[in-house]
Amino acid sequence: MRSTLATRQSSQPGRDVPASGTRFDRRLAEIVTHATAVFCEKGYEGASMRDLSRASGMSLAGLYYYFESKERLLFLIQKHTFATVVQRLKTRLLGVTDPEQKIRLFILNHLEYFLANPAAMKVLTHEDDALKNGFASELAAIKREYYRICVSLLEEFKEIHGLQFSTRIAVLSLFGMMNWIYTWHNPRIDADAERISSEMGNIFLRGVMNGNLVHRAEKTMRAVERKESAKPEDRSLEIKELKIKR
Amino acid sequence: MRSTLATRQSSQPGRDVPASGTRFDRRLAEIVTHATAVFCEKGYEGASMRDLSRASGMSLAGLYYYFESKERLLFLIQKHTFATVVQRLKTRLLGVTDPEQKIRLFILNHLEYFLANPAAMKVLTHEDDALKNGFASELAAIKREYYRICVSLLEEFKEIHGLQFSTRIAVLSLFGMMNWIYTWHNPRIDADAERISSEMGNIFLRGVMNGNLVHRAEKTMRAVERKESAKPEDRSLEIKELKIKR
DNA sequence: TACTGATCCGAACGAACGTTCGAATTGGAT
DNA sequence: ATCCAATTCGAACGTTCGTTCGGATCAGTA
Repeated sequence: MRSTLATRQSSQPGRDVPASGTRFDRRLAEIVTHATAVFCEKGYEGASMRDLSRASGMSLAGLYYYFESKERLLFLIQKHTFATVVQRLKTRLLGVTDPEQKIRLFILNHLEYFLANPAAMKVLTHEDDALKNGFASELAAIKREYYRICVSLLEEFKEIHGLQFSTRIAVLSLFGMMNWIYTWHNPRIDADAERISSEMGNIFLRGVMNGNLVHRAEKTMRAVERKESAKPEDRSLEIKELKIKR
Repeated sequence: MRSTLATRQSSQPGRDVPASGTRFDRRLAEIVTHATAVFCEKGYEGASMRDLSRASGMSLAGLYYYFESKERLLFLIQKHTFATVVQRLKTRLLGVTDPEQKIRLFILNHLEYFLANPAAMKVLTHEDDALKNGFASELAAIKREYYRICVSLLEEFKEIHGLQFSTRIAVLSLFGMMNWIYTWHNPRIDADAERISSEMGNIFLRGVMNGNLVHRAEKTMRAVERKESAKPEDRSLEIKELKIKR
């Protein structure tokens, strides 16, 4: 069904990784840029091909000369964005040896790209599970690699300082801190990437060190629970007050 | 256009907050539960009214007896979920005076509800900006109240310990840690809410304390930057290697 | 049993969806 | 100026979308 179009595109004479771009590549890049903005604003499902057509100034049919489906377009955006982030990270990590600085660099690299390319990064993080099957698994592979890098950096840090905590929860908490930024960052109000990276780095790194600055957590937690002895059973999703009022 | 249906619904004889539920309320709650699962799996835009019909075992037209539009259904789900979280938090906070424990309780309350109602909480956090105008602003009000509570808890903690950091970044980082959990938590693998709350609480609270366990961050950060003296300009979204290969 | 409002549904509406096709237009090499 | 491939488009395809409407069915009361 879509094989014919795929053939038409692969008839491009370029190499596998054209350095700067044929006419085809440049035009595709333009479309991808506009599409990224539209996906960012309306979401993948909420954005129609006609929206993309309008935004990019190209006819509806014309778009299909550059990609074979809406889903593949999303894939192109996500893969390129993610691959770029990972590639930049790897390069920059080569210049650092201190474990703490490696983690700080990881955060800085992530947030710098996030704030420099907010639309692309929102589409990457928000439309996380929008792709199916083959598309999804190829992206999952990149994501896993990125995750593993962070895990290994943190475990190095952990070993050197003789720390004890769940690496998984820590890493995923860090990703949460960083990725959530697309929901709140306002370039007119909030600090720049370097400053935010520094603050998040402080929270995360100090947080992960085993200090005795804070009282034992678990014990007091249970004390709180005891106070709620007659805790009503949590009836999950039951709605009690859905009266329509208007 | 939708006023007639609204009238039909408001003709329910119940009080503004019917304690346990008329027949109408119970049936609506069932539908909401099924709809939550569908919205969770396919996303708000990706889920069709026919999907909701199939999942709830009610005819397509029958659904409109209970709510006047798909958007209003999403609103009902989000509002009820969020209001419940806030209400439970307020009640539980009454039993705690220690500033640190208040923050730990905030985290515990959030994550407990999140892991007990993963579908509803995913819909609440993931479909954050799916609603328009009136619906959006009413939810924004609840969100703002929740945010403010967390800010005030943290500022109390900050003052008592004489700390210095950006409250805004800290609170939003905490929300990121907590809300991101819907993307990774696996009940068969990961710990329960109490355990995860404890770990996140440790990271956040230690992280927010001004220790000198970690070397000065900003200075080394600039050192990293100097190493990348010939940093290539970041051409935003430009695509360099979008060659289609298959 | 007959009545009445609450509840439910089959069928359809127009609009919008992703995608396709053949023809028109363009751009660069000859 | 001519030609061929690369690029673009108008128009339409069949499908699915959210929503509506009038009538059927149900449950509770008299």
